[in-house]
Amino acid sequence: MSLNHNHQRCIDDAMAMARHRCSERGARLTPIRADILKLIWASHQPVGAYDLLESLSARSERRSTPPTVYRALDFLLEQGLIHRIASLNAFVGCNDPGHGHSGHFLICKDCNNATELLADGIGTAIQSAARQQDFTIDSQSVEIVGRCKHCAGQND
Amino acid sequence: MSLNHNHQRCIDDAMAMARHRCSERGARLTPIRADILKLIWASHQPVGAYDLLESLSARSERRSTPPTVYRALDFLLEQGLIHRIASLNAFVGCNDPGHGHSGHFLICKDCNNATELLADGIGTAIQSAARQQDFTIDSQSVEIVGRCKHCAGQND
DNA sequence: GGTTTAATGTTATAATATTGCATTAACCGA
DNA sequence: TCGGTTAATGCAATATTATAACATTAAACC
Repeated sequence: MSLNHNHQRCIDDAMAMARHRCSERGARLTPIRADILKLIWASHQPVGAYDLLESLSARSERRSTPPTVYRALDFLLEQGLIHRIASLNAFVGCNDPGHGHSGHFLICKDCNNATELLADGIGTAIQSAARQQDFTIDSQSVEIVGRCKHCAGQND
Repeated sequence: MSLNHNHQRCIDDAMAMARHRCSERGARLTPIRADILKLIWASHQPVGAYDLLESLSARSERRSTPPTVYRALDFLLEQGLIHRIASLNAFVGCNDPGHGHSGHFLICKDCNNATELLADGIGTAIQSAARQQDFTIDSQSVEIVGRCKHCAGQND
């Protein structure tokens, strides 16, 4: 990422959306939770829980512990504000909480950016395949690993 | 699973396929690797590495250690004989090594069976979405969690 | 204000996975 | 078939990710 996009805008938008969504649902975006969300949105690269733990400990004088982070993560997942990338054991902000909340990602193995796919085609294909087997979907995760446009451009 | 399917046949087929594929590729399906593969094929439910470790230790007198299991798993993954289900930290046999090796699964949260989807629609949709963003795919993982036909029939 | 519930702090530990190095087994050319 | 080379396994330690259990503090609400 970093090219032709103002990332502060991403962060601001995400935080505004999060505040709105939480107030709407009567959920409390406490300081810790907001901190974790901000740290996740610091980039478009999925971040591990223990990295968040380090950053969180760095920004407040008090040393945080794993449960603090995991509880905040659980909350953010419940509210649909972040996604967990299972193949990386890492977390990334959700661009569009609410919108079906699909969780389909392109993950670049070079720059590590995880781009959420908002195209409907994949979800539709999955639903139709599942229906053919009378399978009722709870959640779907699609994690596509490869190389993004930008990194493919680099010589390697 | 277990209903209307002879599972011994699954195991035998899988082992035969594995032997064939390995000899074809000049890879060695050693006793440990074959044992692990057999243990994975003992059911259609993804199995964790430490469960495999237990079973392996049980069947030979000698107590095995994690690297033994993980090395065998790495080998089997490389040969395309098994899949890793990231959302479960578990491993399951591949029905059709060779065939694009997609790794698309329906995972029933009740019976835990993981059924590989061999329909092409999903892969095609993913490829087209990736192409639109000039993303080059290395590997794709699709993990759909929900309830299978059989378990939906049960009252719960 | 006092009660209830939600959130956080704290310690310990579980579950999953890897590193590094020693040893043994298989392969392969002479 | 011997000896050298590579691949596979044994083994001990440790890294990484995640959770359990219980105490304490803060917020919400009447």
